[in-house]
Amino acid sequence: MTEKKENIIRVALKLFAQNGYINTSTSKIARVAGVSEGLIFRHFANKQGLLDAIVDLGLKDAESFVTQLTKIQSPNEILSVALELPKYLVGKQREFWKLHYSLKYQSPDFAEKYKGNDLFVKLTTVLEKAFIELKYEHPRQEAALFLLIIGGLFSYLVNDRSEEQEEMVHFVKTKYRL
Amino acid sequence: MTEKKENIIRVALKLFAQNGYINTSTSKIARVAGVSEGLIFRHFANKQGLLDAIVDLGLKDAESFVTQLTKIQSPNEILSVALELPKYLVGKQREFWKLHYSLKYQSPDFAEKYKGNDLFVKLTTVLEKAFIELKYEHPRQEAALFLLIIGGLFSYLVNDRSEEQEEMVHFVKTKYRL
DNA sequence: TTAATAAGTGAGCGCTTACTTACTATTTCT
DNA sequence: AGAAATAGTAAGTAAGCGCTCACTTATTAA
Repeated sequence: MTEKKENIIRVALKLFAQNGYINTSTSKIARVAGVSEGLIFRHFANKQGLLDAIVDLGLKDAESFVTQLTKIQSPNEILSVALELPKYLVGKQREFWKLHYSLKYQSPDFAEKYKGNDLFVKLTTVLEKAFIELKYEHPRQEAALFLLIIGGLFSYLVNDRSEEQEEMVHFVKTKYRL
Repeated sequence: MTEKKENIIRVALKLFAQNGYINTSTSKIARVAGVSEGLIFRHFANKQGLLDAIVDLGLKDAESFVTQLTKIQSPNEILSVALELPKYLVGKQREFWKLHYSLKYQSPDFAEKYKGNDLFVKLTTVLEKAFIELKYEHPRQEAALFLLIIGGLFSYLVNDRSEEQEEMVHFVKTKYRL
């Protein structure tokens, strides 16, 4: 990967996250990245292809984190670590997650594409397993609720409300005795 | 309000919700609504003005519902009714709430404008009051968590997962003994 | 009835968009 | 070294965008 190609990806992620995918023109990406506009279309089939490359890169990180989660033995620790997921991921890839949320509620074309490899869905299994071990009466529903809460934590962070997120994590941990 | 103006608003809401604000051109709105494109700009200052009119209309309904909530006496019933809020509002104004979520995570210009009159925030007060009456140890945090859950319910519905929403409402009600 | 206003039209303007083309500079491989 | 492939550029292109303009038709008011 050449330096200019990296520039394109980095700048595009930043601008997509900041102003939205549709609101970011290829000409602006090129200008900010210090390359000719044509170069974008040599490296990527089209604007959508550039977006796809960015999303693929960002999802890799997230998936590896979830994979790590599955290796934890203690159910209580699984829940505890899962609650830290939003802070960890958003802290590491703030721009990517902003972009993720802006695409999630976009037109169906986008939503469809990113629904399948939605890591939130993948989390359910490991959470349910934990609640089963903890002998909760309704582990499936408990996992769904826990996932819903984690989704809310993401929302806090993406909307720059990290203080409330911190407090909520603490509160939920005491509620679940973690 | 003339019939054609109503057409413009109705069609614009539908298309904005379906394909996003930016992805919907004024020419397409005019075509589908069966009016000339120029008429849009006679009735509204610009495309943004049309969006504002639509949002204002939609928020009125939501606000009146929250106002009703404040009049309920029983704290348990407050919580119970609050859990029905997403189903009620999305059922009544599906397109508006799809649009709301697509704007929420859009560029800062949009987010800023719809943050202030975010009815979710207004809900907090009445929820906290209920938790205080119910003698919960941390009413403020409980209200925040409850609001987070309600936000999740909205997410379910906007993403066409009404079955999961139903189940979650039931589960949460039993959890809170409502 | 006439004058004023509001509702509605459709062509088209200036500009931006995603993308292409024709070309040059730089690596890489034999 | 020389050929082939890759990286990069600048100047385009057609299509679409929001919006305006000059104008016609319908409604209201004196």
